[in-house]
Amino acid sequence: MANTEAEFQDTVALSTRAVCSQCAFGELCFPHVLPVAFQILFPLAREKRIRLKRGEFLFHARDQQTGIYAVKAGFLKTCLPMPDGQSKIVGFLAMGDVLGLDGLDRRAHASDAIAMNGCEVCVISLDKFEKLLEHPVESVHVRQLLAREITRLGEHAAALGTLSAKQLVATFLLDMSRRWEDRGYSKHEFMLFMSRKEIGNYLGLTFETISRTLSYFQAKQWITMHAKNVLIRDMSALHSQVARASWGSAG
Amino acid sequence: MANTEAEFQDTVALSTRAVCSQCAFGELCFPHVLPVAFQILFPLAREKRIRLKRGEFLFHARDQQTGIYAVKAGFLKTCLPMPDGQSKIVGFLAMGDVLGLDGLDRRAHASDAIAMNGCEVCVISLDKFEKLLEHPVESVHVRQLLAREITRLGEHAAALGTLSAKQLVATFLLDMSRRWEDRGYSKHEFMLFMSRKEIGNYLGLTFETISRTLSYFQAKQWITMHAKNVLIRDMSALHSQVARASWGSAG
DNA sequence: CGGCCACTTGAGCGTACTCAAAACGCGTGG
DNA sequence: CCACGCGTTTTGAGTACGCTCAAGTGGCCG
Repeated sequence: MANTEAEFQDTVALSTRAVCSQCAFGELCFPHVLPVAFQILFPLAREKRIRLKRGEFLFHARDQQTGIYAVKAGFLKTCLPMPDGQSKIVGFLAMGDVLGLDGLDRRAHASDAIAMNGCEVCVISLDKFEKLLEHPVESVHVRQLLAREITRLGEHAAALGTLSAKQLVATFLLDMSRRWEDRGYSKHEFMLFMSRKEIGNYLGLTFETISRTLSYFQAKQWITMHAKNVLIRDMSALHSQVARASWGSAG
Repeated sequence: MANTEAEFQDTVALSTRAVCSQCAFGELCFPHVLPVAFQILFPLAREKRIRLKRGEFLFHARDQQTGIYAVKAGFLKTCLPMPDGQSKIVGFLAMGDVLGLDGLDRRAHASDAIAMNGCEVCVISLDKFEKLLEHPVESVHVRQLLAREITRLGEHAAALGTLSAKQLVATFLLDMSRRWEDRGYSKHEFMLFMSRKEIGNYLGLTFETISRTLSYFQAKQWITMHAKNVLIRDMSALHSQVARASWGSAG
């Protein structure tokens, strides 16, 4: 079990190769499955990487879009600026996740993308991206990425408007668990790569409520927490916590 | 001012032609701007329409996707089934809006689409749609539609997790206002085509809270309501209601 | 060691929910 | 035409969940 962030980062670094095979960019990074005409493009796409330090912006909302990105290593968050000047987290990104697709509408990003620690991000510039899209296979792939993001955000909105604090936090833990599992890690034992404050912002709750709820789950023996490390002891209890009846029908 | 739903529907019917020019399908319904090779496709797309009665489903969640749709007349809602069996409204659709794009990921719809009154929906079958996407112009158009939906859902999620009841209802009214304005109607005087219960479901509030909040806005002289008809008397007051400071920063 | 930040935990409060009753609109049928 | 029934909306009173404010702990780094 990774007990410190440094140790955890080592683990991540060691498994970078494995991560690539499950990266959402998929064949974008594996030229051999692409039509010959496009094999020229990808070495460039693979070369271009951006390194970010904690707190640095990959892009700002309203920036002109210059490319799309996939997380190679590290963690990022996407934030939407709110009318009151605050900013609201709408997504956490880990290795293999894709960013910047929301900019395809107006050619300008709708959100900020901020590194939560040291990050390495793969870039495909917009002109390369557009050439890429002339090919049906990649075009379908990109549409799937877009559609998946629509589904994810729809479910997130539905959750925020429907579920109680306990349900939201349980959902969040299960979601993190699944994401680690998808990447080949344990679904029972993993690290939350964000602060309580950030979880709260993401779930529409205060960090005190996050803290209290995690303590509650721990008191129930459903999880064990040490700082940011989670051990899920009773997955089904968390699931049944989510499925609890709540208000609001479609009318 | 439209005082009854029947009267309102007449208004809608009369302006169908105007609506088409602002339809999100855009050039899909206007073959003359398309490459010659595709002019064959669109007469078919234009022919195929579906008529729905109030309460009928255009498609169910988990249905295999057979096409994409644009609303020609009438109103629909998209609902996401929740784990507890309830269902949560994630979008209201009026003429010119597009549905079914969330299915492009798994080739199965993620949500239910339900007619809220008599509807007419334009259909493009999936195979025609895919042929269409071989063309760059239409392909870009579809990606823009997808990206716009991502932006919309992100903003909706952010609102649900951040704003108070008054802020949410004010935002909702302004959003409806803008949507009517985009379609060439008055932004000050329009009809809510959904019940208080449905607004509440959409905003993550109870219908009592919706009712109370609308009464509050009316007491403040910001709006006047008669049944489902809204008259906005002080747009800027609603705007400033939204911009009010609220909790939650990105940490 | 001291300062800082993230986190935990407690006590009190406020917003929005719950339950309830009554008014209203609308379609149906006598 | 009015009576009736049903669903929607309004409004009220009480409650509860999650926020606010606050104090205290623990870990990390200079």
